[in-house]
Amino acid sequence: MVEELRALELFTALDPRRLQLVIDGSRVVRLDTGERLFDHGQPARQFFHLRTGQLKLFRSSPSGGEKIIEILQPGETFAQAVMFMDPGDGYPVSAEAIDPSVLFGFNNEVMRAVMRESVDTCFQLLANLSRRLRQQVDEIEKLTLHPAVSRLAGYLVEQLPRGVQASSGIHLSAPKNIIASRLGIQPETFSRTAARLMKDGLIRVQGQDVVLLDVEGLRARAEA
Amino acid sequence: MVEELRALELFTALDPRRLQLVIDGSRVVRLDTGERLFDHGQPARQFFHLRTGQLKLFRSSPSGGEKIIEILQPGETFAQAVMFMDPGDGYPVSAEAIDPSVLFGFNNEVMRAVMRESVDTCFQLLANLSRRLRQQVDEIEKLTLHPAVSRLAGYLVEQLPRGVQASSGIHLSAPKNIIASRLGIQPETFSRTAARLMKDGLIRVQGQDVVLLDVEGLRARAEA
DNA sequence: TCCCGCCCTCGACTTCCATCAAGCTCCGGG
DNA sequence: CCCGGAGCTTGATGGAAGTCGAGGGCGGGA
Repeated sequence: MVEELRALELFTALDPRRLQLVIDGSRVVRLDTGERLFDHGQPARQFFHLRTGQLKLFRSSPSGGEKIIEILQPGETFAQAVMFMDPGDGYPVSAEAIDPSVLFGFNNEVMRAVMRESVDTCFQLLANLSRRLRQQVDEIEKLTLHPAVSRLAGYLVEQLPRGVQASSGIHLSAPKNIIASRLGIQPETFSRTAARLMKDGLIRVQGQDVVLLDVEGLRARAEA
Repeated sequence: MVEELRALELFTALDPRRLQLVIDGSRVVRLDTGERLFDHGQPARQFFHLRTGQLKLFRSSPSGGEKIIEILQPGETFAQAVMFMDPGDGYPVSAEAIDPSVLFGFNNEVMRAVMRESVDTCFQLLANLSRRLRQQVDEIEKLTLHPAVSRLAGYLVEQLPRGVQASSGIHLSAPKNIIASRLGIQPETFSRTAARLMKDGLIRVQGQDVVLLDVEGLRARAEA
């Protein structure tokens, strides 16, 4: 298990002693489907690493709406940024399991103390946050400048494993209504939009399996 | 001038020698209205501090659309995150003066080198990026979950100087079409939406001057 | 001073997407 | 085995915002 944690990108620059401190301050968390890990606004004392299962990070509006900010897969680390936020702010989103999940929770105080003695780790996290900042800008651009079809088409090609082309199949990592919310559309719109892409011969859909028949065509749709 | 730079939040934790290194690696940039500072995707060698004038950070879509990500005011520092991005990525947005402007440009390499020897400065930047990450999430929530009226109402109350209430006046810091793009709407929609808020007795508009007649009412609209 | 161009506003029309409503399939539990 | 619910699809309708077109005001430059 220590092996597994040592491999985390955020920890690569930590010497064994400091890594041990962080691990000593950690705990294992198990969640059933639908269980909340934390709520938007709740005081943030820990950040997390998802070992198995699946989580959604989301915002809810008073009017009952819900926007999924991110769907987390095993191996991902999240909520690291809260370590450096104004303590009064709390978590910026809510987190809920959409599958039975196992996570590690790490103590923010301990991690901060350790980072104070490891500039390399600071740089590591700085790089991570920068990347995510750019992704958020991408997100904002897509939401404001691109219609639903483009967003869906773009999402599908993004799901392709690195460097694959030709007609290749992917497996949706979550139910369609979840992905819809991630894309900022209603489930009905997702369905209709996918139907249109099918009719145009760009994809074929079978449950959670999607075959991308024309990757270039999809890329073109994503830009429009 | 050194005085002015020493006061930057990002530099507060730097000792005089290191600060001098950063300043030696800096240059002054002057821009006329409409001039580009950098383009989306362009290799990023510098980050900037706006001294006077006004800039917009934005994304353009192939179809001619443009979304303003941020409107920068004098005193703001920006593009710090690019120091830690994959060098292949370049600036995540374009920057253009919307008023004649004077800026300082700082060398990324120098700053990185200096930060390697100042954990406090790392922490400073970490806190800054975290805050902006949260702001971006706020942004995404508003764009997807709130209609145009709410976004405009919310924007107006945000413009109120800290801790002012009652019917108070603000001055729009940019032309309305710029603010519209910042809010993710068309100028026409901005105009109509403002007209509705006027008709409902919540604001009064006179050119770039806006009187908030009912701050609580506006806040309520912002949530809806 | 006058004129031109930019910014803003307003009306008419269109488009995209949300909403409402119904029926479907698949699956797990009684 | 049947029932019931969750997730998905499809159709009909409505509403919010975008687009197009035109006109007006204001400020800067000739």
